[in-house]
Amino acid sequence: MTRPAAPRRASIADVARAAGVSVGTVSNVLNRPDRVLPGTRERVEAAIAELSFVRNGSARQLRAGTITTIGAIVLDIANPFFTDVARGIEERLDRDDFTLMVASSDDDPGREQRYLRLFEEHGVQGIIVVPATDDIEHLQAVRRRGTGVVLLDRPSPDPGISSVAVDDVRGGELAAQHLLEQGHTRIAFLNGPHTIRQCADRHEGVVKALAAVGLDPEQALTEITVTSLNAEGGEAAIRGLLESGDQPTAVFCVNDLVALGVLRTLRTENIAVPTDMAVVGYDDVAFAAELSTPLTSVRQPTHELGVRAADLLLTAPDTAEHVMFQPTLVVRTSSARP
Amino acid sequence: MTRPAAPRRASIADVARAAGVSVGTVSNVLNRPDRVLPGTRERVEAAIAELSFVRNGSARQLRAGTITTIGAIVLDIANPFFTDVARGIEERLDRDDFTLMVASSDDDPGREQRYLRLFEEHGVQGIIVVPATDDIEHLQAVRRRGTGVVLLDRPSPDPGISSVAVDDVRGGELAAQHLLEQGHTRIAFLNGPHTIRQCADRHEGVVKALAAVGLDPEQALTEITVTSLNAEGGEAAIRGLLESGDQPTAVFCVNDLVALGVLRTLRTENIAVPTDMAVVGYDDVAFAAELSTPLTSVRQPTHELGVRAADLLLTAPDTAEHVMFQPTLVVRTSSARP
DNA sequence: GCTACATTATGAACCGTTTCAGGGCGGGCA
DNA sequence: TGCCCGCCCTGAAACGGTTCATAATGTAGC
Repeated sequence: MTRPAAPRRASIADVARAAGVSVGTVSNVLNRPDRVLPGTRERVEAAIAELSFVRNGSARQLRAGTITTIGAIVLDIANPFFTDVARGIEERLDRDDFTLMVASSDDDPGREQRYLRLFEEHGVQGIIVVPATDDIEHLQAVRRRGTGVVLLDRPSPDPGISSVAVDDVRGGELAAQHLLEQGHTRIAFLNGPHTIRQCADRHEGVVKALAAVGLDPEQALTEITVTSLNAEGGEAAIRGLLESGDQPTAVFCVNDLVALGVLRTLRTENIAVPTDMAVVGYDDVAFAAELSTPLTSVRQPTHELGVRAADLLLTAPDTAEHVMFQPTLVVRTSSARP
Repeated sequence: MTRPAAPRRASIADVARAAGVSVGTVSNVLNRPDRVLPGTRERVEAAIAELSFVRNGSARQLRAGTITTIGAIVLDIANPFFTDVARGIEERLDRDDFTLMVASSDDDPGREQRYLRLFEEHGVQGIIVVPATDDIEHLQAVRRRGTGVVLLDRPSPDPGISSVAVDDVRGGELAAQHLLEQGHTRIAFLNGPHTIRQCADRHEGVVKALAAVGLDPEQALTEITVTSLNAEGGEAAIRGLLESGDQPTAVFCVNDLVALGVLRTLRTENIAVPTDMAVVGYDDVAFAAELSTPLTSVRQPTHELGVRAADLLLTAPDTAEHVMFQPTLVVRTSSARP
């Protein structure tokens, strides 16, 4: 089945010719139908249907300048945390008849740049981005050129750029404090690379909690870097840890997907949770409470995060605001005292 | 912090003026740098940096015509099934340096249309769509106008439109067969509306399995329509069922999120799974195996689905192909014989 | 020294819209 | 009757790039 030799899409001029009117009139039918006599309008509409005319968005935008779309760049589209945030964004945008385009950078600064450029070149009203690196120079540049930018899930180091984040230092602290209270003194932290700010912050929080009770992080904490922040990554990391012979009594995971991989592995290795090993996750995703060992997790207000980020872009595109939400700890079986 | 009175973004003409060359030369630096003398190129590049010039994507596309982006419209961006598919699409596109934009229709035909138009007007190379309705007239129209269309997760009723799907009739049949083999003769099916083809098909499969063992669907099957296909929807549906007094011994859920809601509710209501009630889900998402009662589920090759859909768009945009994958049943505790 | 040709830069045409000044026309009012 | 006004419609300019025929310049060959 070959395409019928793509005969160039019909343009407004074709429609005008077919309807026996001028291009201006066709444009009016499209944009201000009330300014056109019903009879004329019908003829134009018939021609549009006849030629199956579709507006050329590029030309339209080139001339008109505006577009009611905003873009979001997240780290991993398969992570429930980000998709929950995306739902929040969508919900808010819907109220203003804006549309959302989501792209996933996969932690790759190159991909982030590519999508950033794509969005900017196409003139979106604003971009909500979870930066893949600590360096936001390129984001500041985008902002300077006039496109709205909101940093998501990470406090802005630049007061001129808005951000909507959750206190990750506090999140790390909450988790560690809790584990310490349960009597653990040897904790493994399956964390992402510190180039991701959230990871660095959570680590800082953990260290803070240890210091508060007089523990030396060098002794009490083993940090393991998980390369892919999903179940497979968690599985690989915990296996590495088990094989190393280093045996902490608790594992704190940088997100619930990683924790899922850990739980899965511990079960196949017959290591009982929480008796032999306590586990704490992060994000409190929907399924955390329903796991074979219900997972203790740090909850973030994901939906709110998205709503707020979209709100900043829509209502105050020229103002920079910094919103910081507080995480809470949801304690479940996976970290009960042995 | 007000924006510095948005002084109109620099255009290629501004760059040309600043560099003392013609617009054609600037365009060449941008697109065929090898055709420009190194000295000239450097001057132009300096001017670009100086003015922080960003190409206007609309103008570029208007004239040049092509764009290496494809769009995907899924039913629910928060459903792991769709995001797993999206990862597959991304992976394939990456190989050809294409970019993916994802939008979520939320089961709403109006939103689907909106995004479809947005994508088409902006001239994407192709659109991968999970149709929200049975009527694909509007998709056929898009295809006729020359944009590639691939139906995802739903066999194409039109041989001219490609599709990549999983046999949903078979999926429903597998689940029902299994429950029948476990001795259940009263089954509840928490299904989505039949306007969603997948739901209608799975229902057909269930009926087929019942008929094969001589059971009357009128007697053996209670179908309940879940309005939102997530954990909350599942929770509401199963509560409704429990209150109705109608007591089947098994529940088949249209996806794992719904099943999650069901498991959660049954636990709070102290109904033991699988002893008092067997549960089967659909999609076999990552966490299905790790739930408090590991969930029996119908597995679909999500990643492959995405890769294949993208592949069709990239390698044979003018050919229609119909790919049908087969689902498999993964049996776990939630449906063990009482 | 002249021609032929390669290399680099130019500038205008063009893509398909929106927008806006202006033209034709009929009706209301003095 | 003449004038003004409002309503519809027209046609061309403008948006910001890419592309291509052409010009200008340098280089090689005879």
